[in-house]
Amino acid sequence: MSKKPRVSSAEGESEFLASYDPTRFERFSVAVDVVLVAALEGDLSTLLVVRDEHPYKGLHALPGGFLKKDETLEEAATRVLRSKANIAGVYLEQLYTFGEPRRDPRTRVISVVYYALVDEARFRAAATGERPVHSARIRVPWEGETGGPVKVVDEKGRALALAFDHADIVGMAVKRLRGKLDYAPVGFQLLGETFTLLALQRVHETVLGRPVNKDSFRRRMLASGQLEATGRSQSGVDHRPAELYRFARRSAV
Amino acid sequence: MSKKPRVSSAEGESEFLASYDPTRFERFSVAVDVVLVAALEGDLSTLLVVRDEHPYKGLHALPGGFLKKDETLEEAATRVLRSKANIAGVYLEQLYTFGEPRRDPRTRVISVVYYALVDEARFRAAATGERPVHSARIRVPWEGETGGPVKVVDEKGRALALAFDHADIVGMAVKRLRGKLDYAPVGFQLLGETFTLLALQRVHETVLGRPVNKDSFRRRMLASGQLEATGRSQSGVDHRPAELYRFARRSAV
DNA sequence: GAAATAGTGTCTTTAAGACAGTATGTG
DNA sequence: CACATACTGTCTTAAAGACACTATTTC
Repeated sequence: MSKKPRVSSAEGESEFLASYDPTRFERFSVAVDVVLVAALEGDLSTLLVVRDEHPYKGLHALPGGFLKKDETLEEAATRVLRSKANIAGVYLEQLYTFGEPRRDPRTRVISVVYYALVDEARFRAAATGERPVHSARIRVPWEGETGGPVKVVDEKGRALALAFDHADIVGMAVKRLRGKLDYAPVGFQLLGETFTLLALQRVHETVLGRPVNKDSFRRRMLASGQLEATGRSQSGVDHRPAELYRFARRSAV
Repeated sequence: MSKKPRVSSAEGESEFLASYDPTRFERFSVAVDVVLVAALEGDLSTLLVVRDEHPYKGLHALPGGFLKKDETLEEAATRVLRSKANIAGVYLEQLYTFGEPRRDPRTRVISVVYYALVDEARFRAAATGERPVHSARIRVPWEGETGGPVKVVDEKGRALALAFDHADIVGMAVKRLRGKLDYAPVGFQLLGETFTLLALQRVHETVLGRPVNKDSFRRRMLASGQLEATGRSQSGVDHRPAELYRFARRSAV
């Protein structure tokens, strides 16, 4: 009836698929790396592992692993986080895919990177197991959302050398985080169940790398409808205790 | 001297690399797809090709191709755009990587997607060659930055079926575009060399899918420092002609 | 001169920033 | 009571939105 191409994937498709040769095109190693981020004492921190194999043996690297045959990218990221940092149940988001031909000296590796945000308690728990994982403080040598690689130092302030292009990767995670801060619940994910407004402000300042105005920050947060007062207050501080809030999961609108 | 692991990738690394077996881990097909976006008569549009091979033979798909051994991801995107749409010299940005195990029935394919923005003239030129490429209008069934798949229709308003997960991919491109609109030069890239303020406003409205306030839009744009008056005016319109502006490449600050 | 959009000037509303002043806990 | 931070109220400033009015072109 019509000379237009049929919207049909029927005829011949099953035969085509049965005889398809997957090696017809070049195939590549695909890795998944995870930037696990927390806010610690005014610094953004991330979790690193020490490489015990070549290449870059002895240097620090993001936890990562090769993608397996039947898992999704996000499942791979979840697996990496669980096996290397014993962390589960966190919100993961895809960051970027790195694929420079010589970024890995072994062979061409395409690395799909995810990032996750956790509160300080969970981060410290992950960093203090017997696993060879370490907490590293991120030093951002640029302002705003300029972007670029970052430096990392250990808890004693000593510079750590990062394997592969991982300094660029962490830099991109910081850039993304800064960009999402004012329209996504980034701050809440970096805090525990309940928190004071000042704690939330400090987390924002840590992410942004600059101070924010206290008055308008409070007003903006309280007006956003994302905060829910718990009725309880801080205790054990040497000044008037602040109200504790929790993140209001977008309930009624 | 020290018991700490050496920051050394020296001893044994060259031997390790020489004997490294790249097939030690699963390898995957890696594809690069490109969402070429333009603003046409109030609709966002994208360029599609008709698949002449299984799978999804006869359906519309984003221009794409398999990554080659020694090219970067961005080079692959550039190559796809040149070979399938005869478009070169446009700004490309990585969008997202799609890797669901069964998204391609042939074999597991990890697809790194880029998007590019072009003005109407270049888009029409690309869509009207002899190549089997088609202009498709994007219909966004959600508001703001909600996200989700989109529908596409041809120039006569008929719905087009998209191959693979390409409806999700185009949806993500729209979402990203909306998010970047107020802090990146998205609007300028969708226009030609010079343009009126109303044209720029219409492009913003097309991307956002909603009207914007004319007064504050003008003020904001003129105050942004990104616009440069040309001193020339529109011609051939049946009303008072407007001043033509051009995008001020961030010169002196 | 009618029609249509360009462009200017001003008023109102809203959010951000600044800051004074009061509140409430610990030592 | 000193100190430290929490919280409230108000003033100023800047940006967004609304709208009236004038300008300039084609038909």
